[in-house]
Amino acid sequence: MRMSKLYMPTLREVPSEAELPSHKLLLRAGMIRKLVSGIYSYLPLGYRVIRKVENIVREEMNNVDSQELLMSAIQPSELWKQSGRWQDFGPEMFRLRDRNDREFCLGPTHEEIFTDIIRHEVKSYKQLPLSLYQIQTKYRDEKRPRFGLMRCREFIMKDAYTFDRDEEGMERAYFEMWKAYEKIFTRCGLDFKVVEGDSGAMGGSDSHEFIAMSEVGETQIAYCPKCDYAATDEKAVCSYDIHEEIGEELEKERVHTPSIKTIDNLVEFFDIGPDKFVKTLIFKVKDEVVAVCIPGNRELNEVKLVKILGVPEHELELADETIIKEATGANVGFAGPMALREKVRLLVDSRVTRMKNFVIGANETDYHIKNANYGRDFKGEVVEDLLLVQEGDKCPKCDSILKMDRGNEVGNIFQLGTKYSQALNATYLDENGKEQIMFMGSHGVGVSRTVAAIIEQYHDDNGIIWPLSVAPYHVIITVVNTKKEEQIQLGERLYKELNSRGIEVILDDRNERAGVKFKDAELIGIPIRITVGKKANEDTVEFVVRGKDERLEISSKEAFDKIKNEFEKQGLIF
RNA sequence: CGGGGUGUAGCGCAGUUUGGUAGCGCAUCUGGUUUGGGACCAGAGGGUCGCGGGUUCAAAUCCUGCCACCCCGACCA
Repeated sequence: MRMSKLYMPTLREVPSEAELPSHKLLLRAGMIRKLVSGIYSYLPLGYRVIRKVENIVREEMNNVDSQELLMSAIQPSELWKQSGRWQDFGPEMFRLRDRNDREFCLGPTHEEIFTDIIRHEVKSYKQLPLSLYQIQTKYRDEKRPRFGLMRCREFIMKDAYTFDRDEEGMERAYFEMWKAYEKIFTRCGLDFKVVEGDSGAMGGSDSHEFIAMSEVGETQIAYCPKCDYAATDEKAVCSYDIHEEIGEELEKERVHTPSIKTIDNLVEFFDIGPDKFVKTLIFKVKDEVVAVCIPGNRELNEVKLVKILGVPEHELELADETIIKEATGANVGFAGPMALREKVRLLVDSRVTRMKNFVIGANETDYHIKNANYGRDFKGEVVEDLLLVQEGDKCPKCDSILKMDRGNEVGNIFQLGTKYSQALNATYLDENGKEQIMFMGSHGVGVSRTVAAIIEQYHDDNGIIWPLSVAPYHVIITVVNTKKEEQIQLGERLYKELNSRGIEVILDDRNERAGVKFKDAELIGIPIRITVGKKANEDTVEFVVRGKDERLEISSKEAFDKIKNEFEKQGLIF
């Protein structure tokens, strides 16, 4: 490609809307443009990177005998009603109607549609296992789209679905995908961790997430530095414990606490540790009001709560002032587990039952109660674990101290079990002619998000530093002065030779000053730069690897060897 | 959904307090000089000031309704 022809609108200044490095750089490098919030167009350079990642995904999926197909993004509501997710997916689903008022959605994921397409044709155990995938645009009306390609409402995803005879087959397929994913993200150059995930709206049992590490990542994970335990913070088992305290249960006491609402304020007021309080959080779940008691020094894990309540996540809301007043009889800040309205359901984290003489809200404005005790003063439904894991908690596997880290979820694998096959009646006949329900798996790679995640890990002050495997072009030939005949000639010659060897190369033939060309080359992150300058007539060029300081003055032939070298270093074919 | 902020040329911004003919830098176009790290000189083009309503002789500026975009929070009891 000649740069003079390339549609690459780079920006000197950062658009004010961007926050993350990946977002800023994708915009500045002319790789994407925003259409509306959370929806982007991929420009030529950006789209080349997308396709590079897609092809890596494609190759690794094909390697495990998954077959590519392509489905419509638009889906009829009927199938979603059959699985129950027309309701459960909630407001994240883009919905629309056709001219006959029939309901559709823009597919946020495709379990139903894949199940539907095979259920009519796959009828025998001989046709299983089966693994299908597609690379396609997905739609989710995110609460808050942000960070460019990281959290969009329209994004490119690879989704694979596996169909097996039994649980064992499903697990086999699961671990095959796991391995394939490790290869995919390794080839993309990513530093990633595989962690246990929550299956959430997807349903099913086991699930793992592939997290590309990043300090500004949206997903928080807990991991054990000693053993292999790692999980998202939502999923992580919280092993925090309280030893049964010994000693007398003291008489409870009503204390005037004017305008003292937060745990911080209370700690100061009572001059005791936050672990001596029990906080009561009030939630609204559809028409029901739910109160939850947890130790004052800990945070609630809403995902665990949602699971216990058996409702979709979007139906759980923190109660507003009015509901709190109705449920507790007090203003916000004084809720407690005693004397709640009858209708209020009370859940208690198991640690609370082992605490002694703690402080709770009195359900009366400006009052708390001292020396409260579970069992004597109030009772509720005891739940083993409702807490969010924290750095410093013990590993549930080996008792070492857990660490926390951040990253972006670029892939996930799920064991779905029979949730969809049952609902949509995907069955087959076994050897005995008996009808059986298929076991399914669902496996996603966020292609566009992976591109953003790569930039998060590969950039410097000057721009992107693409790994060779996903770079939009491998080499850029910078002709310093296009007015100099010998420079243009050498540039053209190298351009042709590299092209003929299948190297993807940009020739910067623009009549710009050298500085402009260098800045652009660095911004768009081409891994290898060959500068053709003053010594062109001696067949000498400059060889630079993006992100490294080293500049070599070598002959054009040596430059070829160097390029070959770089390819081999990354396990690519020259 | 709640809170905050912003909307003026492709990008970054000033102008709004105190109403009076729309500005700056970068980018773009023309001519010239320049050519190894985002050049210089001269000239030019480009705006329904987010949209609607109102006040006024006069509105980017004041009032009002809406919309869009960004940030923070979904952490508090």
